[in-house]
Amino acid sequence: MKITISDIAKQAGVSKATVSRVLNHHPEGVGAEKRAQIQAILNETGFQPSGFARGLATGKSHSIGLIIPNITNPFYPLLVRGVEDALNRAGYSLFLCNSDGDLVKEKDYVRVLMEKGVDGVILNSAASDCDCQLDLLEAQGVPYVTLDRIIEGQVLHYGVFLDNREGARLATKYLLSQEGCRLAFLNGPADHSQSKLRVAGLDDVVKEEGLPLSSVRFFQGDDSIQSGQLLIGEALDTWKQGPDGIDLPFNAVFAGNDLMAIGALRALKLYNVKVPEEVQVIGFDDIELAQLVEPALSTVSQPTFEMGSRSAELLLQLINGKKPRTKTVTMKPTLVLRGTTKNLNN
Amino acid sequence: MKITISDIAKQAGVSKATVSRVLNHHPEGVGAEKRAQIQAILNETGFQPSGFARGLATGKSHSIGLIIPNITNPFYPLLVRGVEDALNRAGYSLFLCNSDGDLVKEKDYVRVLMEKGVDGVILNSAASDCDCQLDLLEAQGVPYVTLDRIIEGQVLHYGVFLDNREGARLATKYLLSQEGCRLAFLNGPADHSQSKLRVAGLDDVVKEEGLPLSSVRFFQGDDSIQSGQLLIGEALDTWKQGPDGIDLPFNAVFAGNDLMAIGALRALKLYNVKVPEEVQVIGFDDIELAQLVEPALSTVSQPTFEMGSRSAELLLQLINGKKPRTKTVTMKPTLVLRGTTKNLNN
DNA sequence: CTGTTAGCGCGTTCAG
DNA sequence: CTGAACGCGCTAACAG
Repeated sequence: MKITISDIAKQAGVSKATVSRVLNHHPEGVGAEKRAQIQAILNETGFQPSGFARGLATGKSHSIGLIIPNITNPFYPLLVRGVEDALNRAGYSLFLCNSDGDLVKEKDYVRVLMEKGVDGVILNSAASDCDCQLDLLEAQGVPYVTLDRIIEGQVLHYGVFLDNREGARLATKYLLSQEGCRLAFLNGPADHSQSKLRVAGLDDVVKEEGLPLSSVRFFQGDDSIQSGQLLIGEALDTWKQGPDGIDLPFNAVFAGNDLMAIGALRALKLYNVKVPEEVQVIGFDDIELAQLVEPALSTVSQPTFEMGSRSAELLLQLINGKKPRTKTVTMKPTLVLRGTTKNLNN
Repeated sequence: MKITISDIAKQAGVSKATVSRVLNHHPEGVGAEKRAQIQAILNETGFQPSGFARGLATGKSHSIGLIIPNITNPFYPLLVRGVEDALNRAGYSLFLCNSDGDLVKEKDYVRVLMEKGVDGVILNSAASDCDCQLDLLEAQGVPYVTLDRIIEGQVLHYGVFLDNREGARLATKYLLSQEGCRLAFLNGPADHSQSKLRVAGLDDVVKEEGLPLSSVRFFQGDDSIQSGQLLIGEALDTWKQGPDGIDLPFNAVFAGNDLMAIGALRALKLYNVKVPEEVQVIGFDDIELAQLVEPALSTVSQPTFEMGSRSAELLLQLINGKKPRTKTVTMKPTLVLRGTTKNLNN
């Protein structure tokens, strides 16, 4: 049988209340001697309070939920680690949920998490056009933070984001400012807020440079290696079948994530197109893999780990009733030039 | 204020017990009409029972804890996903803990998890020579399963493992059976059970083939790309500084994991050694990355996802009081030949 | 078939 | 400074 607080109380010859007070480090209410004595017994017995009982009494669980699409996507491990580290530092535990970008699953997870009594949730939501998952949270007053993806709705939620527009700007500026650049823009799913922001960034640059919109060709991928390879492969294929001596359909690729960029790289290699001499490629995210492919992938780097830890810290603030000055924190991406770009100005 | 079971009871004009019965789908004890009516109210109100109260009353949380070294290591995401999928299917939630291979952290996590009232834990422990983490679990009778690493101790625990010995056998047999093979064996941390089993597998093959032990050179890495690159790089360096015309110190590398193998590949490339012509390389694990490097890495593949889900299923059985026939399930590795081996017999 | 009752283990008033 | 008593929300015996 598990040892309870009354066992301790009996053993120390005091009441449960007194034990509870030293257990929770309440500064007042217990004499120094008694406190020390009880503490000793606590240590000896290795007493562990019941989270259930404590939760029932206090309404807090010291656990939070994190919902992401899929830990198997190489972007997420670092993010998750950032979250876990920050939480652990603060004495919180983490429920991990993989939603597969499925709104129904996402909602189910939210419901389950609330039943478990989580003190808050961090949501990297699948869609950006529905906030029904959030209604549940909102209804019960459970604090939450959105991560990386903006969920459109009436209210602006607390969240931490990457400045995707700026990221796209950095990459496309680099590419389009080069003489005679014909860009292939390989974007992610259209309903993701990130994708939308990236085309905005691209538009910025196109206008700045006074370019015709025909100078960029759009492709719609799904953030997977396969889609990148397929799309670029197809484009290359129709080109190859055309009359000889004709130019490549593009000489630069900007992909919405590194996975698609790597897919593009593969297609390029299959068609014996030289990178970066004939076609330059820039990805997005800067996952670990980007440094490991050959040639190493130039990419828009985001501080993934920090985004995770910042979101956890933001949530912790909300949980502790502090109103953070700003509802959202926006992190800045940087352009990392490696082997898939010509790196002229270095 | 949160809505409780008595609110429902009042609203339906019945007692809490009755509501509880339909809530938990107890087949008996409630008439069909009343059941339907109560169910309706439950749905309308979107009532969510309190996990705390339920846990306190039943002693179960429907949550389990998973302790791994580091989700950031590319081996783990798939494993974790396997666990999560199996758990989710069974209505369980997952606490994720990163121990960094630190025994103290590991123990702390076990303690915290027990406080949270987890119904069981899956432990991918750092060390194989201490089972003090398990004492805590054992003392409270919390079911647990060890994963991938054998923890030495008096008792044999429930667990799922890969047959590392067989894996090493497959790889080294392939390499050493080739005429004039001089093998570099780049093993992981010596205190990991896997490492020990792999040298056993190697020994098997050396004996079988009647080879002198001098035909294999041992290196001690730490499972990181860096260590693989460093170790093989150093070996190559001393060779290069020697008299001209001398043979390479080895013509085959077997690494304890893919990361080190990839490190080795990098070193080899730096020294302009041709793979697989001059040196063949085989890794271990078959992480996604293995297919993406150039040339694609030949490796000993393990069913990582299945190992995760099997361990979760095993734990679930224990939780449900079923005594599985076998305490351990051992999964079989396969040799996947890709671009870093000569693949002669195909 | 249904309601009543008694805990589950802890935090927290409120008296003393 | 300390203890007694109540309540958190739910389940599980036990009556009826």
